[in-house]
Amino acid sequence: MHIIAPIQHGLILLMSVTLKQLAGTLGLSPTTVSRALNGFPEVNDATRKRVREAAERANYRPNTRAKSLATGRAQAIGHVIPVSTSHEIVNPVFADFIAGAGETYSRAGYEMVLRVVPDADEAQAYRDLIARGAVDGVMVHGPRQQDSRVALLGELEVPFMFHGRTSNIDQPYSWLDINNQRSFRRAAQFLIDLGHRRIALVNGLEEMDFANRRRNGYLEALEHAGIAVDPALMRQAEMTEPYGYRALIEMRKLPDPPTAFMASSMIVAYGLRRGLSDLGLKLGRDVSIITHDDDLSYLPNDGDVPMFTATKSSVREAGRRAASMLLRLVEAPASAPLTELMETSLVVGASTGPAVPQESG
Amino acid sequence: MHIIAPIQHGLILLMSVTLKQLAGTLGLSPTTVSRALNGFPEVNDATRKRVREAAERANYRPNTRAKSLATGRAQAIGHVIPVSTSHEIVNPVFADFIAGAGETYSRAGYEMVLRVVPDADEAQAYRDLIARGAVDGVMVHGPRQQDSRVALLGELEVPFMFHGRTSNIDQPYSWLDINNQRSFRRAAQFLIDLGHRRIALVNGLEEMDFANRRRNGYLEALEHAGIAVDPALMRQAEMTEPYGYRALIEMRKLPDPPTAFMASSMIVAYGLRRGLSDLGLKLGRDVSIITHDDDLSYLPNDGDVPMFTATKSSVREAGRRAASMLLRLVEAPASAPLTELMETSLVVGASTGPAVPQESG
DNA sequence: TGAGGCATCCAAAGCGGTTTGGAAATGATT
DNA sequence: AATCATTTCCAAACCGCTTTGGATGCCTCA
Repeated sequence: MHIIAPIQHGLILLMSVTLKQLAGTLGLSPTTVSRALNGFPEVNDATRKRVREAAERANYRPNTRAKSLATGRAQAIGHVIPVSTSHEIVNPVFADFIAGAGETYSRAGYEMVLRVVPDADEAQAYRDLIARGAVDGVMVHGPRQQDSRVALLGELEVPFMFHGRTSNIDQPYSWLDINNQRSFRRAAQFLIDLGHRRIALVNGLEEMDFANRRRNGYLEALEHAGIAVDPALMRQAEMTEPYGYRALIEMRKLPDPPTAFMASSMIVAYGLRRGLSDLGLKLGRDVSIITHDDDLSYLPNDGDVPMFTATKSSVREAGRRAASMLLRLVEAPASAPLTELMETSLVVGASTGPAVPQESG
Repeated sequence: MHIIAPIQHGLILLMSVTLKQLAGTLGLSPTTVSRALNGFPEVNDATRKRVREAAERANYRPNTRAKSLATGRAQAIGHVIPVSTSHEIVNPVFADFIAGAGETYSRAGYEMVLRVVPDADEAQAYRDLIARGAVDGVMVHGPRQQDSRVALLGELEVPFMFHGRTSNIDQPYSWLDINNQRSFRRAAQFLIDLGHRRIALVNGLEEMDFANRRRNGYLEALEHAGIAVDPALMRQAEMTEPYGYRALIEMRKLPDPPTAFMASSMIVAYGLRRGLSDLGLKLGRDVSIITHDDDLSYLPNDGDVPMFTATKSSVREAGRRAASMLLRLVEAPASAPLTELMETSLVVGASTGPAVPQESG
């Protein structure tokens, strides 16, 4: 149901039915139609029914822009995705997180607006999004250990939510995170309990807050067990498969090689596994691996006995929850900082086993 | 620069500077300020300068909703991401494609609005997005062999763009695709030239148009070489690592096993490689693999000699191009269907070599 | 000197909704 | 029968911007 409406400078635009038109055909005022559709009490039931049916028939939808101009609420949430020009990685967990968040937004009648910007322009993107009134709140991705975005967004006085946390900030803010530290402490402890003493950590970039916390958990477990920390067993980089592969090959060449590896992502674990296999070592018998598993749908790690022992937490579910927290914040800004720390579950798979004595190199 | 403005029903909202306020402090009319900022000629250079500086100082940004209400253009593009409830896969190429498209939108001053909906509600999502005037155009993801969305969007009279194509449609529409058929024909031909006669195809779901075209290319090459098609060597499924692994293990058990495999994605190729390695076979010597490589940043396949021989095409670049085609369509709807067929490049890596005679099972 | 042309600016009318502040009709109450 | 409360509806203002259609003042030129 479209009509052709000439607009001001002579352009011809295709427009959907408007409230006014709908009111016109019904012989009612726009006021009444608006109230009928929005469930206000001061309208006759019969009238309301008539209006609803007409709206249905005409496939009427209120114009979002007009509506939010009038109400002052954008009914939209902003996500700013910085793409760094230095390391061109598009974080694969974004997709699942966004899918989860998007489900929540859709159900709640919110739009999701995405801005993909060079990371140098990120702050500007937030400012712009907010100054233009394009969104009611923003979600923050990929927090660093030290992240200036808490201060920035606090200043902009907009509801915001971090997926993950940042360190060295006293100012309270809202976040949803997994318990990275506890998760990796526990995983390391699990390996220690199996008799491993040489445990490698193949981590993500340590400027990322999650990586830092995982390392802390790892270090805690070692310390608790009285195992000396060996920097040669700790790596951090962009989490790719070849990175995992190289880490394994190179570390296994050490005089006193690790018997167990902890990986920060499934992709890295794939690389480790390939390295093992190239060295003729058997996963879970000769060498153990525990990986973090974000439960990405295209990297399944399930079955009766999952391939990898893993600290598992669905990033998609995190997206759902973070989104609904943010919506709560938007609808009641007073409700101050909201935080949630999700625990991961340690899923025991086929990739771990007791430490075997190594012939010394 | 914020002011506290009381709004109608007593809520207190934080608002940015408005045109009217800016005009007020400058002692000018909103008209003049608007024109000064939008570069209209009928304003004194000195005045324009004064206005620009004041706007800068006040961090003024025109309210998007008001602006687009007035102009009738949303300055936004919609992406609908269907998440099927049956197979819960969030396609990993979405992320890179969207990153690419997003870059283009940002530069052009367009917003990207994402709707994540259960696939049953997809049509409704398009209708809704358009009826509400929330977007000026839409991008269509993951086309099937038979896709009703061409008809739907044509009916809705909105500029739209397919990432990929659909088959069995006579109606013209705009799309950007890679030459899947030629790509896989060429890859298969490459393997045939190396002496392979038993070539497996480990494909994506065949309801997806890309998978269908790849199969056609594969079949063409076989036929051209007079090689009989063996259904036992053709698989289609959601593209995960375990799927690749199982395909390899099971097919290698066949009486007359394939000496080469073609994979529809890097992830599947990872699975194939693992299978090989478990069977003690050497990649590129005992068995060859060619995979399609979307050039995802976290699945790198480069270096002097890439790990995999691959048909390579950056899906991120596809996103950039598709987006700019869509914007062209939005800005000049008359410019009818725009199409682009990107060729992939066949990158020769370490995963292919001459066929070796197999001991018959 | 007066008409015409320019350069600058502005008031007001939209865009498509929501919300305020009545008004008219109906029913209940005294 | 007059008063008052309810119910049901509507006119008009407003959200923040753009655009139309002047208005004003100054300069130029016949």
